[in-house]
Amino acid sequence: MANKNFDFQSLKVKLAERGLKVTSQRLVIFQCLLKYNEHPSAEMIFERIKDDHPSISLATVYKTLDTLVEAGLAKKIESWDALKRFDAKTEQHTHLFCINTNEIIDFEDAELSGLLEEYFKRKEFKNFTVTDFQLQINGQIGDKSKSIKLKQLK
Amino acid sequence: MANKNFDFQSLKVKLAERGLKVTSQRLVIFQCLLKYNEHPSAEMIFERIKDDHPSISLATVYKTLDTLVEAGLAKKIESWDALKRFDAKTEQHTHLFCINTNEIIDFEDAELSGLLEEYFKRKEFKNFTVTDFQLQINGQIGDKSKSIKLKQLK
DNA sequence: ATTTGTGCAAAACCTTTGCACTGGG
DNA sequence: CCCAGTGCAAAGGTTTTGCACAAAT
Repeated sequence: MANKNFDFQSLKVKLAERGLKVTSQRLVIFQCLLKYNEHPSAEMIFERIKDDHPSISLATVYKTLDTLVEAGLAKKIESWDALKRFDAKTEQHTHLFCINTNEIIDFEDAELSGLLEEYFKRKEFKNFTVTDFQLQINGQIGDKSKSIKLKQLK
Repeated sequence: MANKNFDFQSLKVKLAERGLKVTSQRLVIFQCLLKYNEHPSAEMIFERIKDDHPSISLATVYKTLDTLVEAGLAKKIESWDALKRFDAKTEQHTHLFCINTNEIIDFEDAELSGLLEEYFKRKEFKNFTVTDFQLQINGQIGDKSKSIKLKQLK
């Protein structure tokens, strides 16, 4: 298991390639992210590593994860945004999410619904019972020319 | 517009049907949720109503929205959970989300990818430029018999 | 009258930030 | 050496909670 592409040696290389300083904290955090691919939060990683590395602080975990994301070595699993948002429409439907304005727009398309329904009807998941699903389509309202990317809220 | 199924009268009925007391706060908040279907956060609703109803507190908005969700009159647009979570796998893929354990599991299926890719290639969105999308499949690990629904975290 | 809902303020929670210190290049 | 990275503690922002008061059935 040592050489499964996330031994320290190859991680060092990856960090260095991106011009990032190689620190023991980054190696530990990066390896933890790769090794248990449980899609952890910063907190979860902190819990995992703190026994073996009691000196690493939670703030460093946060900072390091952001650094890895910036370097393209990890990805944030984006939810709509931090706020929990509500919908009075209780039936299953797809949402368009505008990355500029944070608007959420209902989207219904018989073809898409049909496609997915049919897929889920046919598909067997081993050891997983599906209750529902959500499809979020990200993009921007309007056309490609106005590509300013604000990160506003509210 | 007064009678578009979210006038106070029909909202009163809906609340009463669920055994909820009809209060002016609930009517205002519920109507706001329906009227501007912008998929708001609690904060957004509060902003919208506070000028006309300065006495309604933010805490009430939170509580009322939760009440509506419990009663099945609204839905939380669930993100994975409140925490921002990370993934070392940077390519597009689908996630299975276990509603019992909050685990996130990678899911790849050539058929599904093909289906969606083909759909997006073919589909024209009017006034919306798609950058990417995410499919989250909710359910529980294991089978239907162990249907305990914890809301744990960490 | 009783029970449920509301408003306030405080607490809890998660995440970010400022700054002095440390350590890698 | 120098600058980027780290740790601490404090601040920031969002959501939840406890409790006394108000309102609905």
